[in-house]
Amino acid sequence: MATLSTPTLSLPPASPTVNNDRYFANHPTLLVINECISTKCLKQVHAQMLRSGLFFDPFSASKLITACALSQFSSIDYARQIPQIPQPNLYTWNILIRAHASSRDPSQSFILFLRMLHECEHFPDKFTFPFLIKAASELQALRVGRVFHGMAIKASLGSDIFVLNSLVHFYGSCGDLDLAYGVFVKILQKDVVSWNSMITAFVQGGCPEEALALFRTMEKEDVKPNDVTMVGVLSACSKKLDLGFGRWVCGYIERNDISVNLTLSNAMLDMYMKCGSIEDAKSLFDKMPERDIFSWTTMLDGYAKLGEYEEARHIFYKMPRQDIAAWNALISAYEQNGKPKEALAIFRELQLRKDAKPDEVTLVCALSASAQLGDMDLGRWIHMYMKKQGIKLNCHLTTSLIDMYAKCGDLEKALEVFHSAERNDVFVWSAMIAGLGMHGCGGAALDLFWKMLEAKVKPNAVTFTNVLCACSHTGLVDEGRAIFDQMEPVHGVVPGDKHYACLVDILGRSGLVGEAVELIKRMPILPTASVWGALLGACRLHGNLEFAEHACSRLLELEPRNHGAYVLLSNIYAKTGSWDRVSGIRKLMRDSGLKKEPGCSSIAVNGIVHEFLAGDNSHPLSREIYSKLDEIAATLKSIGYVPNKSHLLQLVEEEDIQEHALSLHSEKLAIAFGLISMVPSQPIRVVKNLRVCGDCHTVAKLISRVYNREIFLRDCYRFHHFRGGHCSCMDYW
DNA sequence: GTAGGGTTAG
Repeated sequence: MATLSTPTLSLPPASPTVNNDRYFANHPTLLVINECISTKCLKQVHAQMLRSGLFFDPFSASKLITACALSQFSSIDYARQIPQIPQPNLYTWNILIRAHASSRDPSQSFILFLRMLHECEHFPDKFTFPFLIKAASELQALRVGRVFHGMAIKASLGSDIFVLNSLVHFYGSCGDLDLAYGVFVKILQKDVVSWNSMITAFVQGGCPEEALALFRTMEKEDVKPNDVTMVGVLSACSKKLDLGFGRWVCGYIERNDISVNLTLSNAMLDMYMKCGSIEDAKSLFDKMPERDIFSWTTMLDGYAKLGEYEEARHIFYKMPRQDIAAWNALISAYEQNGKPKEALAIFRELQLRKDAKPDEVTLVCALSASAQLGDMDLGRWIHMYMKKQGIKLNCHLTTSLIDMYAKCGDLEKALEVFHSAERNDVFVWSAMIAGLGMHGCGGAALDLFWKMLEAKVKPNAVTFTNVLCACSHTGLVDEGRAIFDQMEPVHGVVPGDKHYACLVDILGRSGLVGEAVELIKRMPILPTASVWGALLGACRLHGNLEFAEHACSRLLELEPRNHGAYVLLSNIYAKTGSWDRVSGIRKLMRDSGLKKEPGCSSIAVNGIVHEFLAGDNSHPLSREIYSKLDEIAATLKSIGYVPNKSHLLQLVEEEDIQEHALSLHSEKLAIAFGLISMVPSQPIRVVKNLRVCGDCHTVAKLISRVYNREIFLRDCYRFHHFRGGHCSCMDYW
């Protein structure tokens, strides 16, 4: 380690200027700067420089500040406290702008730039702009960056390759691929960095196909790719889940003698893992001469996402340090694999640790897990935690908060978050549209969609799925059809299978089964299981046997073990009185060992999530719950309620068909538990994994009136908000 | 004496 035992400096008699650089550059104190490994060390150097007067030389002072700003141990806060360098020249300004551009607060670069314009007569040069544009990229500050772009052109730097490449990267990181590509195609003499910047922009902008196409063009134009190119290309393979091409790329790297550094090895690891080849990843990992935190996290994430939790945890404990990315990899894997309880258990474990602190990604995952469970208390707690910690809402967090509040049943709060957000991107708008849709506010969802277009936010495939879903939940047939027809010609979004499924659902549900069938026939892509499923659902609703059999056999070709398809078909036969066929299907299901996914409802009371299966009596308060159910049955009977047994057939197994089957449905148990364990002012919030059955729907409506309780019931498809004997779905579901 | 592009977690 460097020490400060250097002799006190004696300054030359004249005031130091940059002309003496060589003198200072060779000076021991300045050499010591690069050896510093802590803020304390830099502070000592600073003190020494003040004592010696060396700090008053602009070059030396900027060396110190650069070291502070760029150092691993991040003492940019200290750098900012350092008083202004006397008489900085253009070089010094550039260095300072650069230092801040890659710091935690890149906006300081802009402030320095403004000061530079005021305080020195120099105009920014070809070095200044790449640094400024870099800061704008870090902040995704599209408007500021565009101003720099304009200024660079005015300064006759509009064709400088460094400025142009920075701009390609900048527009790409702002997510505006059109602008990035616009700059890229105008670069007359593209170098490898130009190509790399554009390939990376495509990959990160979610267009791996375009990235790979560009790589091929690059090859055709005889530009030799380097390691950075290959990182981008491998990343595109990961996104496409194309193991075959990924393996080809690894061979290409070898054949073309592209130097394989740690970053490139990590990109290979990531490709193997994302494409599902644990063996290739493991053998590469074992062979790697050097590994960093990325290598470990990539392996950890790969195992966890593929459901190999034991191996993932093994790596987690084995890796040199568990940073927040490692925790996030575990939490997100559980959350994305539909294991929200496990995700939250790790989140709680993390909170007890001092060596890692939840960040935005952690909170996004934790919010999403709360949303899956419908655990509003936890969701609210996380929201409070964010406020207390002073964590600013970014678009990811805003989206997750809206999603959480909507899925936990508090649409008002979701709207509040939406309206108070500083900046809303396409995901935030889409989440709010989805929220309104699932609560049966189709009209409001459409209004929001029009507002989004007015705000010049470009809708994507997810937006359209959500808009069409909203139409389906509210029966907005004409609107849904019109929006679907505009998707490609007006908005440039090619309808995918989900959009077709939504439109089939909209048409079929409203009774236009024939039109839905015509739509499927006209589809330019092969109809998927969700498309046939939507048609089958419509046939069930309208007892349309003609198309039901066809839809069912197509669906079962694609998903031979789709239990719901058999049940739906048997329901249709039951509805039309074809009991022979019903028992035929039941037999087929028994013989093939197909089991229905058990119905499960959960309710969070005082921070504890209680789960109920159909006919469950494992709850400690089971006796009380069942006696409450008896009381409910008697009360409802006294006001003329008759159980609707046709719903028995909906998704109930044969053996469930008995007198009490209806009162044993999991959602009824959860609601009864809510009634006995929560104060009357608290709404009852229940989450069910399947669709709510018709009888339970009727019962919930009556309970909301007779017991004067608000009930929020979320099924796997949408929300039912029961109040005063009515449901928000207006019985259209 | 300063430049531009890259890998993990949403």
